Amino acid sequence: MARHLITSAIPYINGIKHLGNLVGSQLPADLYARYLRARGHEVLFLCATDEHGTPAELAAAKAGKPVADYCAEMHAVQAELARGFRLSFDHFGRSSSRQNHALTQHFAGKLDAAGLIEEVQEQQVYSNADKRFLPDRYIEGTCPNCGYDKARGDQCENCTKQLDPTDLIAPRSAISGSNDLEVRQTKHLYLRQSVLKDTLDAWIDSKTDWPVLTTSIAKKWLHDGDGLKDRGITRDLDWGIPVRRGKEEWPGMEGKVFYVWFDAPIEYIACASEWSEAQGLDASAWERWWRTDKGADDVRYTQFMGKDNVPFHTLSFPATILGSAEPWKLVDHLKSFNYLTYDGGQFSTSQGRGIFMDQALEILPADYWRWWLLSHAPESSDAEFTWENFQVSVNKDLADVLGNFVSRITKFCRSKFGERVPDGGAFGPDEMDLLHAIQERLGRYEALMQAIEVRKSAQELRAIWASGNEYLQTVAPWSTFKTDPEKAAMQTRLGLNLAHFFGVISSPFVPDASEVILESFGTPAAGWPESANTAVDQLKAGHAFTVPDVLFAKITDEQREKWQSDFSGT
RNA sequence: GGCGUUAUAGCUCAGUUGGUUAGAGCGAACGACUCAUAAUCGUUAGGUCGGUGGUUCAAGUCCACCUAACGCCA
Repeated sequence: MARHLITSAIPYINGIKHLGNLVGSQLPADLYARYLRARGHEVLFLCATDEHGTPAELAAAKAGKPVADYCAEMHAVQAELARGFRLSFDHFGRSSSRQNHALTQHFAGKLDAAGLIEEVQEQQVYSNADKRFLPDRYIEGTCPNCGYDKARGDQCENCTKQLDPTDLIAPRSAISGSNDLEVRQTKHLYLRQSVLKDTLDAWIDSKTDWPVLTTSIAKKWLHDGDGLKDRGITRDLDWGIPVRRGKEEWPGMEGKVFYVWFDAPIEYIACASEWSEAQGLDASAWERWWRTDKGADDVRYTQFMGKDNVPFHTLSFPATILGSAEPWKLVDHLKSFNYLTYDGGQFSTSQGRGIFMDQALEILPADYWRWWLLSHAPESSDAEFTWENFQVSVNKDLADVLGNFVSRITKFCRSKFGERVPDGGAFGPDEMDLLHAIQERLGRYEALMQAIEVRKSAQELRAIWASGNEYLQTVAPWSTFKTDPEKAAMQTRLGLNLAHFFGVISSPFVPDASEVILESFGTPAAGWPESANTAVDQLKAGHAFTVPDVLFAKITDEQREKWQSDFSGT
């Protein structure tokens, strides 16, 4: 059995994420992790919060808290929401961890030794009032092109012209509004990614099974204009990982920290170390996942992310790893997603537009969101969330097709045979047809899940649920019972086994409902079926069960209308 | 402005390397069943595959141009 390392893009610490963020990385990663575990694979599924950088500092200041405290609190909040959505991380780490500090500094040292770090003198805007250097986007002023008075230092949002902070007329700090700004000399480290361009290009070319979204973005960055550009990896900030060359000081870089995009992906590795520490294991426990010289050769590493994160994962992070010349594991498969839009527009954190993770869980259980989001995952293009579609999909798929099936067969059995799997009868042509159909669908479902075809997997799973209803409708045990109780017993026994089977194979999508189904049959640890034949022979005659409560209550029109207006944004 | 992605039935989407009458789910109409959360099952209707031109014996599927939406531009 292969071992699988799975990481989800790490969410930024600054606030609660919306459903678009969730479906773009953490949720599909969880689906895949749960599936592989269910199939008996050894899985290490990691995620963390991305905690460094200016936005975190500003959010902390706004909350009136020290940035470290703020991050610790928000980490706890995000961890709780992850649990709420049943995200089955083996560890949910923090990019501010001791391990990440050490590892980030280690990589910088190795890259420098390999001649891949360049020291560059640059001019940057410094705010005397804020006592800090200002990133381009935190400088506001009047656009020289269109006269818009809230243009940012990197771009004018009104006329979309690319700008340099020094282009702005009457520049001011976006943080304090102060116009007491000056341009200062400062020194920064650049990662010479351009040196690795051909290596990265060849590596990307070898990945023929990646989504086009992934490779097209990577290729574009590699070949656009002058090709892959070097990137600054340091910043003049307080909050971050101090610039060091391994364990040594880095003369001339005192008081500076690594830029967040450099240390964030390294947290994928550091997180494994945090995991082994939390588990009370020694270093070899995590190194066998990450070091190809220490046992990670048989690991298959899959990353999940939204499309905005693709450049970092296809180019910058691989450049860091390859450039270190150390035997770190590179990503094998990279699954990227487009955006989820909300009633015709974008989700927006700043405008409070859309649905956020905490709000979602306040109105409905995780399974509802998991099902809708995964069955509508933005794989081939952006996907739109609408309340009407959500209501219809959830009611039909979960309540009618799956939930009602479990309900109808367990209640039928209870009324005719009692709460035990009935004995007697033998399979006939109808049953053979059903088994044949299910065997085929199960095989397709497994192949699609293996290939991380999220939407198609959901479709296939739904079709399997529907086959249960088709079967009952065809053989009609309620009629058979009147003339041939033995045969009705066989049909009912098969129906109950189908419900049990659905419970097992649905767990990656709807883990809570799956658990309820299996508990009602008293088989919480039921394993993945080897075939349709064994799947429908798990519950033997005489096996006791209880009728579960309604698995999925329907969303009413009143609820939908209320939520629609509650979440319309302002 | 440059680049990229997308554009297929009312809605959400599938359509492998170009090859017989373009598919699914939802919604709609009709019918069946009555065990079940008025749930389920079946049948039917519905598309000149964004537009124009081209390559080919043959194009939704390749090429060019155009249009629209979305995104990225370090």
